[in-house]
Amino acid sequence: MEQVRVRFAPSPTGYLHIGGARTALYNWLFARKNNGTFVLRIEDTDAERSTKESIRQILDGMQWLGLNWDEGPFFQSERIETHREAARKLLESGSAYKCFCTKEELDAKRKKAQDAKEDYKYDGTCRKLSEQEIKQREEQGLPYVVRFKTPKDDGCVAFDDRVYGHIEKNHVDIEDFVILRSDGNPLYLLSSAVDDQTDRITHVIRGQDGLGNTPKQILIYEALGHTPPVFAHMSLTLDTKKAKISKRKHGEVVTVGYYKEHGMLPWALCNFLALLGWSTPDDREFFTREELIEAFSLEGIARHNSILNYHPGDRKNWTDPKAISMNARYISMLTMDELVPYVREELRAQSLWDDAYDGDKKAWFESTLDIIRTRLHTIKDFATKGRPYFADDFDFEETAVRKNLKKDEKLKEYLPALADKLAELQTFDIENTENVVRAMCEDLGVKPGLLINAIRTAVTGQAAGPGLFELLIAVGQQRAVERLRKAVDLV
RNA sequence: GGUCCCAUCGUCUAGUGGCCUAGGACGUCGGCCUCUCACGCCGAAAACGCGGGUUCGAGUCCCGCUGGGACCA
Repeated sequence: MEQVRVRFAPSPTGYLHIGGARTALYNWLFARKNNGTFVLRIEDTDAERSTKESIRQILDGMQWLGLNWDEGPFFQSERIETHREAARKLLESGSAYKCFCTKEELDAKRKKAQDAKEDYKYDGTCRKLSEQEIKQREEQGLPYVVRFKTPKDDGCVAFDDRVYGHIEKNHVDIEDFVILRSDGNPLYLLSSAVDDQTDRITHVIRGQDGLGNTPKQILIYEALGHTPPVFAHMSLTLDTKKAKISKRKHGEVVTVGYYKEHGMLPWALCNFLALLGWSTPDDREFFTREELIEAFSLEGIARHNSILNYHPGDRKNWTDPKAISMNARYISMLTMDELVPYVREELRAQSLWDDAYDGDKKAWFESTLDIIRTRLHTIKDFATKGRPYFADDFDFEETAVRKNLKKDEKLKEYLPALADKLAELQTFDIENTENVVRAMCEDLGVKPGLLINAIRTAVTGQAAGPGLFELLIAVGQQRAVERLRKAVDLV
């Protein structure tokens, strides 16, 4: 069996798009599954729109996602000469011809066809030119494009798409398409086919928008004497109105960077993206890298497009709720060794990091993460909702203060008294703190909830959080006592 | 306009003629747990676009329609 070689070939005209990331992911998975080679090729022939910044964004995005490539990045712009050479070969072998028709002539013919409500296809005027006539025009210095000579018989181009199955396209429905512009620049169709030959690509896994071009590319392959690769077209990702998602229309939510900034774990994004248009018969949803590589197959790719369930303006959901939910699950499920690096990076960025968290305070740090993680959705949350555990300058939620501190004036007396009792504890552990609080409730004849909720808000500024006694241990005796005394002002 | 592709709960999907009184997940709602919130657990509402065939039997096969998408122009 031939070595599998696949590629991801983005145009560097913007940010790494989540649709592009999904294409890259499927290619990567297929390569890894088959011990193949994953090639990265930057299709930067549109010099006007291609930018260095964009290339950097794409490479960064792929690295962040963990989609490592084996060869490249290659740059299409450096291979234009090979594309021109291919056009020359096609010309020589009679598979292509020079077309001298002017834009005006073509426009007129098109308009005429449209007016007559007929389908317009290039009529092959220049295909019939004799060598004499061609020479004549060349001597006059007339500009020309190069067109591919599509077979004019009742046959068809057929191929077996690994996702869409057997596909046939009649020769008569394929016009003599342009492969080289009059300025000598190759068209995408030619460039990408030639590059795929150069890179010895065996499987082209790309968006369904490439399906229509495939017959033409197969024709190019064959005319150049190459065996076409296997094709697998994947469904597209659309918005809730079934339009293709784009940065222009939807903003940052379509970029990979946005997910990083919002505290998404890279693998959670991959896992989510993998499931957007791919599934296994057993309906499995969570996969480790190794498991996903093992489970992946081209045949599991959906034929229908899928929708990113994102509603702009939804304050609660900054992206598809399923993606957020998966991320939350990952945050809860990961081992500490897997989770800590992400939290460390975030806390560092927010100046909440203490190097002792990797040393003396490691045990404390990890157990603290462990008690707060089940209610956090993103890595960002460790620095926001988790702030009271790592710093003393946290905010008090207004609703929490109203609900838990201003609830009963007597808390003005209860809280300092509690602080005193907690301060006296020799061993500040769950059992002792709980005994102190509950005993005091009994003495005072108040419901435990009154004190417990008040303490939580006094110590963290929040109304919700971990069970109070583990929370107190995490915050620590001294800080807890200080915060309780300070909170009297808020009652 | 031409060519091609697609169509199951709001969303992601399972389903390849009988196991489907259509299953799972997210979201939504209700309950349990409980010091709050979350996790977890239990439960509810929620889908085969429409019309014809084929068949003893169709979500599953065929045709048409409708709808959506892509490519080319």
